Amino acid sequence: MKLLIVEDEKELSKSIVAYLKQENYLCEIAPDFKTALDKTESFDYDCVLLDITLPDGNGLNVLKGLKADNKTDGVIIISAKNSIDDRIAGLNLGADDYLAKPFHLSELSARIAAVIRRRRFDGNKVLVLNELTIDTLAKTISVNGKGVDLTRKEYDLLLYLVSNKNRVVSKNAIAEHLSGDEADVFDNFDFIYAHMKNLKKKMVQAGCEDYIKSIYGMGYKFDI
Amino acid sequence: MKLLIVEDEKELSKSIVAYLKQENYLCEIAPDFKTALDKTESFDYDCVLLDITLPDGNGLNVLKGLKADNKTDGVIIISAKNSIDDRIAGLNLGADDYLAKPFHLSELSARIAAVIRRRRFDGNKVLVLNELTIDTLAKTISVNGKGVDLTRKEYDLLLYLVSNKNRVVSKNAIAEHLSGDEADVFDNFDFIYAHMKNLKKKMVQAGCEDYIKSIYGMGYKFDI
DNA sequence: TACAATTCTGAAGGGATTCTGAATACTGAG
DNA sequence: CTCAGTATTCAGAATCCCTTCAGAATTGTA
Repeated sequence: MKLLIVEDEKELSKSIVAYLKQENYLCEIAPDFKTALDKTESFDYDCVLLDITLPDGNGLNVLKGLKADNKTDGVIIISAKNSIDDRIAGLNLGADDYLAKPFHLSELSARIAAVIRRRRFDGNKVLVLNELTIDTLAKTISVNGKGVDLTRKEYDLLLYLVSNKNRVVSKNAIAEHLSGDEADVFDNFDFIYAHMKNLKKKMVQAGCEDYIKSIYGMGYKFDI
Repeated sequence: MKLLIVEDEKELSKSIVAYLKQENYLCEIAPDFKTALDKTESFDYDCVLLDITLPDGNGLNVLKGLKADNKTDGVIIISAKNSIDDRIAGLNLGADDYLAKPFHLSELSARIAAVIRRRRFDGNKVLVLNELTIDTLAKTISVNGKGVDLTRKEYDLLLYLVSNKNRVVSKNAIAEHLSGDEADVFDNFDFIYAHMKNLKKKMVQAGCEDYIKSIYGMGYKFDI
């Protein structure tokens, strides 16, 4: 899961990233609105944390732009302002949640999870795909009611494919999603093959149909 | 889809090509503006990545030339300069997008896809042509709602024909777009015949009308 | 902290799929 | 009919994917 943190206070954004990284999110930082718009224009984030009180403009405009573009990004406003007015203005413009500074990182994390669930999975905490059930809250999956133990990467991989179901996702995209930094992800996708194999093996062994199709030369597709 | 990367930093252009190749683009490199002009004069590119800060001149002139010739190429400027002025100058001259170094390759890829969609498909991510539907984002096609599996080349071929629908495209043009190999494409179109046959067969088998007409001595036309 | 267990990732080969050129057969224009 | 252009088939080449395995990295536990 990929997040964009729009925040100019370096200390704060750093500690947010440190915490959310623990929670297995991939984080990018935009220190100002211009950068934020650049990034959101060319990227889908699972959730954007938006401080609306940055020096270089009005965050509500960024929010408006984000929502107007019919993006799938969820938005959580974080702000020192905590007047009812601001809250209402933000939510009216389509923000998914509003969090007043200061806040606990655990609360932020919980809200992010909630927003992502709502947007990605129509609010369902549990995805049911025929015999396959994914509990995004517990981060567990089961086939025909019987639990299947996945490693973290396997789970991430599955969730990424499921959240793009019926779409071909390139190995570039998968690699980036799994490893976080795209520095040296050029020609070595061996680790994807390995995880893919292990994941598929576990699923099939558990009695799940093999929904993950390899599309030769293009990538993979969760076909359901 | 065919790209031209105008960039003198070998390391950068190499990693760009490595990444975009994975995303199924055909890439050519021009290390300077002279080569760039040579190439754009004789070939159509779906998108040109133009570093405007090369040693041998001003990239904005190349851009001007490209746009003046009424070419169909999209242009994305990449540049270390990130002043508002440069940005505006570039966009005023007809660039489709502007990307400041350093950038993530996935971001570049996303912008390329957006530019191509805008230029070739009126910005549509999903093309609906009677019973045939092409999802350019998911890279899938379906006939009457039922998915049809195409290989890479078949998909590229179909997309190229569709992006020129109701126009005759020469086999030279097709060969160029499919192989990217400028050298020896003038005498052997056998591979086109092969792909064409396989594509048509799959489409017809899926219940799609055979929109691809062979125009004797001219080329092919997606007739709809 | 140190140790053990698990998970991750890169390398190597073998296997599967797709690509493409050659050979051959067919079709349309003149 | 003739010839150039197009279609079909097929097999080798090229590319890509899968599997296995071992060492590295991470995580869990005492």
